[in-house]
Amino acid sequence: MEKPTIADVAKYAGVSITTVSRVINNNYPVKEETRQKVEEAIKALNFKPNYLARSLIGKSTHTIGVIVPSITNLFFPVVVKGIEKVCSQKAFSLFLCDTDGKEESERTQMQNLLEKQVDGVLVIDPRYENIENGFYEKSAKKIPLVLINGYHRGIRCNFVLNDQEMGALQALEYLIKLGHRDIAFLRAKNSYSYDIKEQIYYETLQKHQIPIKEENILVIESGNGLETVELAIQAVQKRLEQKEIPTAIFACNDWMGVGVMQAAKKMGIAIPKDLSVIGYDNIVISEISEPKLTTVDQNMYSLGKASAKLLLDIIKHPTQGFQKIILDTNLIVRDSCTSPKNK
Amino acid sequence: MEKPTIADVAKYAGVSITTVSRVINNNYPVKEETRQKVEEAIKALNFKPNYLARSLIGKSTHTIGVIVPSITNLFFPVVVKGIEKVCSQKAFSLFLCDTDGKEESERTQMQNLLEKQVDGVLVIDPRYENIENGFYEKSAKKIPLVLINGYHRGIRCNFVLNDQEMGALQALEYLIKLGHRDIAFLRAKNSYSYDIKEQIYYETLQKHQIPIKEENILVIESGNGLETVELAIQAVQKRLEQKEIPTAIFACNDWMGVGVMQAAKKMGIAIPKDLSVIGYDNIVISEISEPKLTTVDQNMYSLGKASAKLLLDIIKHPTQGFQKIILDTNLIVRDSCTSPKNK
DNA sequence: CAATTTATAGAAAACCTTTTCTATCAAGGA
DNA sequence: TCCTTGATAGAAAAGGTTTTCTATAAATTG
Repeated sequence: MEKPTIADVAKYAGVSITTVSRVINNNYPVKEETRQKVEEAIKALNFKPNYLARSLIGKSTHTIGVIVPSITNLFFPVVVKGIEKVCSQKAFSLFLCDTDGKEESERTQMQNLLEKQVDGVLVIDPRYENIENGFYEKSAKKIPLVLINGYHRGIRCNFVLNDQEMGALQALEYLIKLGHRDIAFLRAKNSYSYDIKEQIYYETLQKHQIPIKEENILVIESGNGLETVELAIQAVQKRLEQKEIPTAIFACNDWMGVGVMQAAKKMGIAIPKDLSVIGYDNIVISEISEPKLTTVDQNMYSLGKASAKLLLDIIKHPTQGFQKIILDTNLIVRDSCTSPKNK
Repeated sequence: MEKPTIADVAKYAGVSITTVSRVINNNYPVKEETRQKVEEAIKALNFKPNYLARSLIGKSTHTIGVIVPSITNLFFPVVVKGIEKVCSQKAFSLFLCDTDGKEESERTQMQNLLEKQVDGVLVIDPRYENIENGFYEKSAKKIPLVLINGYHRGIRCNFVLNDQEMGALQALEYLIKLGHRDIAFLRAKNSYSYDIKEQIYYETLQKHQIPIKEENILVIESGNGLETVELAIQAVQKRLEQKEIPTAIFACNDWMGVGVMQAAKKMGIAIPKDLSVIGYDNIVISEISEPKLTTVDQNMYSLGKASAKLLLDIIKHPTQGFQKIILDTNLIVRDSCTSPKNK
């Protein structure tokens, strides 16, 4: 027989469709005897309720969408795993959407998810433009939505963030405590999180009365993965060819950190003896590199879990207002930093 | 107004529901004039057909499921990306299921996907047990199914595979051509793909009349990512403490390859001068390591794309028989191998 | 000109549930 | 005894489509 329906079960058990539904959903009193008959029938026919029919009438599909810039980035899979964990626990399924980091694709993927009638959407690293232009504020009115690691002041939406300010502060204060007073800053263009770090860079140096040198701000194009390493190598090499070189470099992510180390190695500059390097993100390559890269951990896995929990909570209790959750960061001290030789 | 339905469109356009449906699906002649009226109505009301209702009646949900052992593994996201690419092109959505490598979870996830009525399922690195015990053979009868990088002779199912035999052969022949005659083999337990490589190891050495030493077969527990590196370091260190050490090591994946290099470094053994290392998989860490790891590329991205294409093809033309597609591998020569000092 | 075909479009059934409304029977209260 | 209440269960509507079946008018055929 093809898939049995609730009607088959009803006939088999000698009761009405309604009664079977009530047994399944356990939302109405049914006499114990009847319940047993129905349950036997369900087992005998191996009946499984049709998800589509159920969702069509009820409001929920028990499905959420995750929009991610690129699943091959080392960073995002960990977040996704955290999300998956929470969702599978609560029997939610997960649509994965990869945007290749494209602003427009983010919007079309959102549209797709709405058409698939997901119960909620998570966006990892949303494009700044889409937050700023109100796209996500509008979307949040249509569907439970949580933005992960993207933020814009004044936008009414749910956010879960790593504390970029804290992380940058931890990295810089660490270098300064080691005695560094000539610290370069390496970032890529067009990133809100790097803007924050740059801001903290200025503030922290100022606070410690360390003069800021223009040539210590290194900006590269944004690429991903190995691209970034290459771009960083070039930029850092250029900088290290100058007469006075910094004693430390704060790289905005670990790829760049690896790039710094490779550039230094090429030029015969020893790390950490001649140059300290600190990265950001604590992705797996920071543990593989030689020497192992000191970095700031964002705890991606928790980020994913917290976001998913928030989303499912919103789905369950739709009335509450918007939340902004900020997770703290941890300095991971490894082998790429030391005190400068001549203070 | 709440979401407009096809009935709203019909009323607005002054036609019947049937006609609207026909315009949308373009599967029945409609007078040009009428068609235009309907199209205007659709635009005016911003009508989008309800996916659930559509799927309930039609046979297709335009959704597939992907079961993956762990999305945080460096290996799998690339495959998933390839799958995503093909699917989004054909307007298919993608359920992501992570099993944490658990045999049982693989089965329950499959069950979930069946209940969500996906049109097909892809399984990356299926557990050997589930292939062997017939679980997937049975599943293939219920739903279009493609197994990626897992195989068992005699099982009636669709497979897409990397040519493990070719890859292992490429690695070993390369080492032998460099002049190595004392080659160790490093693998983890319980993996079909490592079984194949071990088999090729024996055959190839035999072919070249190289004696096989028992102490050159190193077997570690299976872990993932950094765990594997640690386990490899321990095993390799133990081996390198012996009197006679091999001139080369073939590691079954890049994590192990990195482990070999780190073990050697700890013991003051220079790579590649004193010991050549070759890895497998060409994951990103092989390009980050110092020196860069020579390895075998499996072209994960193509693997994902080929699998998705096959699956969508099967979904469209359900009558065809089972296929086994084998993709070739490429030796990626980097800096971790050279000729042995004293042949 | 009658009969048949063709083009077009609507009514209603089907897909499989959930939920509201209605019905039955027994027990309890006046 | 009659009415109300409570427990249980069925009939039917609703959810939004697609598809089959039927209907009408116009066009073609003999």
